Amino acid sequence: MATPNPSPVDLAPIAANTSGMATPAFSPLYQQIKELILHSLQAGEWKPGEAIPSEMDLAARFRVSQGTVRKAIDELAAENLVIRRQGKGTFVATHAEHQVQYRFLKLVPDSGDRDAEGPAQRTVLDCKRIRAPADVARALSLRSGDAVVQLRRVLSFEGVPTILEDLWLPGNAFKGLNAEQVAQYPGPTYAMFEMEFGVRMVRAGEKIRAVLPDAQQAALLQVPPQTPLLSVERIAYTYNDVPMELRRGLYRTDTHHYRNELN
Amino acid sequence: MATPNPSPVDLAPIAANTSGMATPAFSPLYQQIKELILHSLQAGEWKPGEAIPSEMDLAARFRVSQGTVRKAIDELAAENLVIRRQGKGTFVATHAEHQVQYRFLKLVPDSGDRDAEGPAQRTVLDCKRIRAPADVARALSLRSGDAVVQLRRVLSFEGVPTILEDLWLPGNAFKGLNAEQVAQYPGPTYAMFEMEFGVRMVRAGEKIRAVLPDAQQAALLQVPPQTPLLSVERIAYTYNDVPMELRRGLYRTDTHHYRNELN
DNA sequence: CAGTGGTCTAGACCACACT
DNA sequence: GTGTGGTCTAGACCACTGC
Repeated sequence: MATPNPSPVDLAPIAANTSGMATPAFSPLYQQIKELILHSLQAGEWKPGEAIPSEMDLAARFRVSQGTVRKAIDELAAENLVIRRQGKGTFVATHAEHQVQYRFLKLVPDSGDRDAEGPAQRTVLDCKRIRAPADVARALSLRSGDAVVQLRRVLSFEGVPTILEDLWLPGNAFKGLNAEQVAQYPGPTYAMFEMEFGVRMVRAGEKIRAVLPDAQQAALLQVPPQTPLLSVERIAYTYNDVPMELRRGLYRTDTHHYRNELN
Repeated sequence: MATPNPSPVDLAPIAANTSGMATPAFSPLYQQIKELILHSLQAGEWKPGEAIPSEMDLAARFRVSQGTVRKAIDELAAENLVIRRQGKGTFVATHAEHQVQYRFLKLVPDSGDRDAEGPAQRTVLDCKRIRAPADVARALSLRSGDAVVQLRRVLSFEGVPTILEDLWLPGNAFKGLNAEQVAQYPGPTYAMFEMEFGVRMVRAGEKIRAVLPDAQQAALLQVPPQTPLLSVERIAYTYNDVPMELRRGLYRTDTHHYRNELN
């Protein structure tokens, strides 16, 4: 645009190197734009599921070309933070979509077809506020003794208890979370976290081991003692790599397996 | 370029829709270019580790703009088929690089630092040509009874046997593979496959379960019977999604764990 | 039809590596 | 300096969606 006067809302991006100085941290324009969009996402300027402004609008807002905005959004889309839909717009990603359901769950039935087995039944065994043990506090970047919500549940597929998991969530961000909410919410638990608590999990990391269950665990999963199980410890993060959930799961692998793609 | 006469070597890309017909399979230009480059990679026009022609050269060769070639190469780079190095060129990816060593191995020491423990010691227990059992044949898209190379080995870290794995490779592509080669080759086994047999593994999929070892397996890994282990079945693919390796591994998870990132 | 994201081009300039 | 990939722009046109 050659319009001589500036757009309304506007943060002028930092110009690329014009000085002859050494450049300790050069950052391309599109990366700066990406950060700005990221901040808006984080601040909740657009809600999960909503459309963000069009590329043209954003280009005008940030006073850059459409191509630069495009490259910024490309990266956000690659990180699953937004979803592009040709002809419609670009939307804030959400866990409340059939397409991305079970986004972080890699356990699939041996048949390979997760849709065939239908949704999981959730049985909440326990949900209480406690002081964070040292290991949980460390995983969630809290101080030992800070309040956390601890939750234990069993997930069953076609009536067969398959996953036993314990969740820990920062007490501050999840005030008022209760067992009924977890059990009754229609849709993924992560979708409930978005809707009810405004917490969007963006990425996660898992540590996997093979273990034997103790007597209680074996009983809850209705397997004989000495049945080897997959131990999956997951830490899920919101924006800015802030850990917001620790999850320790025991997976039965007699009818299901953990599926991973390597690229 | 506005040069009026065509470049030497040349496949003219198919023009985008000019007819008014319905378009059953529209493919953007950069996808077509990507396919052309892919075919050259597959045909071995450029060897692993070598530089492919510059973007300008490829643009001239295919009679498209640099931007279109760029987008094609971007995707190839995202799939780890080539590696871009600013100021130097774009190189055919290879398993024989420190940066991408153990590209498909997700088992890491609990310390988290794989470099700290040094390279794995490989003990080859067995290496022979056999007729493919039904399950192996199916995994490798062979006919039951076709020749395959079967290989059993133990990987130890800091003297501790940690991985016991069986490999099956199509007999046709791996003629002459022997135990010494596998044991002695300096560098990843996948690098040897590239160098000695011209087989480049491009992606893989894994199925993971928790299991108990039989007596022999427990002895080879020097663990008590009843020690739960990770069972990792991997199928590795070359270009065009052709399966070229079946690998069944047993991983000890007392000192190591399987690390996975979810995005 | 207008508006959105998707493709393609041509040209300018920057950052980096080698020589 | 020359050549490489990396960034940025401006503009044209295509494909898809919904009014």
